[in-house]
Amino acid sequence: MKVTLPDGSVREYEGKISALDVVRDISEGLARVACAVKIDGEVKGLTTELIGDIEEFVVLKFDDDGGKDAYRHTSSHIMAQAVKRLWPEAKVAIGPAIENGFYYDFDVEKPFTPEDLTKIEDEMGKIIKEDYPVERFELPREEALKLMSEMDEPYKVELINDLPEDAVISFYKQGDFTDLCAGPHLPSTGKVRSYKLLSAAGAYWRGSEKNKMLQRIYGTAFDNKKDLKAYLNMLEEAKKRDHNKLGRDLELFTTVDYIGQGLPILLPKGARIVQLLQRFVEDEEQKRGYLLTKTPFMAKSDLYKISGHWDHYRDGMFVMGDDEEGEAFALRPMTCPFQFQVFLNRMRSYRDLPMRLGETSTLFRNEASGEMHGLIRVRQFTISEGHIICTPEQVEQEFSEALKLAKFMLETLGLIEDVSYVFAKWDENNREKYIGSPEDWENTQNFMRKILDDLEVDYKEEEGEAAFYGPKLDIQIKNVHGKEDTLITVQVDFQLAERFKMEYIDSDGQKKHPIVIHRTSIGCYERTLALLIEKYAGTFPVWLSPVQAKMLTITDRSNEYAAEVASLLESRGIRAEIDTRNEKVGFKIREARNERVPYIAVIGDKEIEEGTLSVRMRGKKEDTIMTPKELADKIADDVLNKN
RNA sequence: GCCAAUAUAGCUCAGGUGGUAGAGCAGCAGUUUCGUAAACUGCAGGUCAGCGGUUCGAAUCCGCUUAUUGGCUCCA
Repeated sequence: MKVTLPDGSVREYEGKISALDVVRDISEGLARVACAVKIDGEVKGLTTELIGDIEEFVVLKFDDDGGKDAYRHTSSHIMAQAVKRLWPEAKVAIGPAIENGFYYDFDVEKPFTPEDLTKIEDEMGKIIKEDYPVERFELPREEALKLMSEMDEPYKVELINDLPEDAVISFYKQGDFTDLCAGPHLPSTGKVRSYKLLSAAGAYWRGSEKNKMLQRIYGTAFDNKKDLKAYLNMLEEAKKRDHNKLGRDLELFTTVDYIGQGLPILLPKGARIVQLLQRFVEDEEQKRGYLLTKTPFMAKSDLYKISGHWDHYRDGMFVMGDDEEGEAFALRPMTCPFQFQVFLNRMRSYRDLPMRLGETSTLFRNEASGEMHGLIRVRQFTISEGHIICTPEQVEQEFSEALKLAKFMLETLGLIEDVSYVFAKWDENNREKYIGSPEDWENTQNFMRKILDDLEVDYKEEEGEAAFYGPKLDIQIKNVHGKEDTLITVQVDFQLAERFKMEYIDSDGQKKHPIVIHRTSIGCYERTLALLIEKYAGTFPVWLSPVQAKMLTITDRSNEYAAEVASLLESRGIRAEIDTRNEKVGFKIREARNERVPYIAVIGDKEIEEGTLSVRMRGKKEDTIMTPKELADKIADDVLNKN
């Protein structure tokens, strides 16, 4: 039997050998750190018995693709084994490796407490020390079902029943624990070096809220203590950047329990940032041919019946009144049907198209109570909303321009490197969620995919993520904890124009339905602010800093001077503050830094010539003697240059 | 909505097993007029998230509600 290694060398073996034997043959040191192997493109466990010649034999260490997963997957089995030892009546569900660790779901009487996690960790330590070999075996379906029934593992029985007819049903056994599992795994439990259980939480069996809620334990594992420590440290650091903490500390926003969930109060500094963003967006859109609209925050149910929201989105709306008893109104969850009325205001010609409508639009969505999170998920938010109404011939160009605008915004905010693109499609097996025929959907999706491909957007496709009226391009961003959210979306809609009887007279004199592009250029201001806080850890780019320059006085003798500088700066549109408090200047500097003020000047009290004072800028070692105007000029120059 | 944890002064946190609330910082007043990460003294600040129950007596025990956090589900 011949085994070809990545360097091209070929080794020959006789008889029964495992992947691990080959790895050992390469080097004992390598065998110690190997987690799995890739045999002709397939990731396998080290205990895999080798059959026939192998053209590509790659050893996977912890940091290689596949190696980490095997390592953490085994860690999750060790955890499950520990749980079964401590709570023999616990039923095991599934326990995969995930991006930064692993989890395992259990059906237990009582949810796990933090103390339970410690106990489980200790038990895991014993299992690792006992160093059980992890043995793989396969069973035919009947025997597999019999084994799992005997072990009284109903979730595993369900999983086996759902496996395709021809599936290989494999199990992994380590000591007193056997689990239905596709693998691959480490060769023995003793291989796991450092691990940590992070949290316990409820999770629905198979991810459906209709199913029982199981108890999930999240953990992580690394091949050395140092990396584990670094990872845990990173989690701590992420907490410090969390917009929900930092945004409150910096007095950007707050919440009040008697106002309610998902209804943040933007404090003056936070509101200032949003105002800056909003002005920037509105001006930029105007430059690009958008017409500003201002439409009502609510409408009668009639409007939503036309748009389809009444049937497809009612649970998500704040409805006032009962439309069976009389009139019902609802706060708007989207701007589309309102902005369409602008187009419908009079008869339109193809010459009016494309019509680009923009609006800084406040929306209301009755999110489920457990969903709200800081500024990321709220019940009232303001979005840079817009709809482009155009002809089929214009769609590609307009879509491209909308995407360009979005990218321009992301670049300006410094977020462009942090986003990924998702082409959100419908789910043809869940048709009640959507309006329109399967043909409509196929056509629109194919059309949109072509646009995306033409624009060379690096997207991944996801099913069931579309809006109820059409597919979307979602621009996704990860928050500081690695959780992904949609920041920006651009959608192509062939359906609502027809529902709203939107028409234009084409050059051939025929009435036609336009196509609508739903788009946002910067997303929701609240969410964008949240991501900016985390991106910059509160130290915003100068043009977005709520306070751009702060003058700190040493004694009362310099107060007047500082006030003059501040007023000169304000008159130039620079956001300046003075701190004349009777405190040590070091203390005032510390506070100004904590507030993330980009320009700090310490105003001395040495008057060399009349009308001047000694000033030292942050980071400088020397004083400069300046008039208020000279100092204001200097700060203004710096601030404007930084923009 | 579901599973859990948490809620004490503006902030960070103390207050075993029930006996009526405390510190540091911030705030205010005074002193100090000071040169790059915390000057000094004093004062004030609380329906212990809210409501209800048990009790002679509840921050503490029990129930409900609200909010926050971590997940699940859902979504911009």
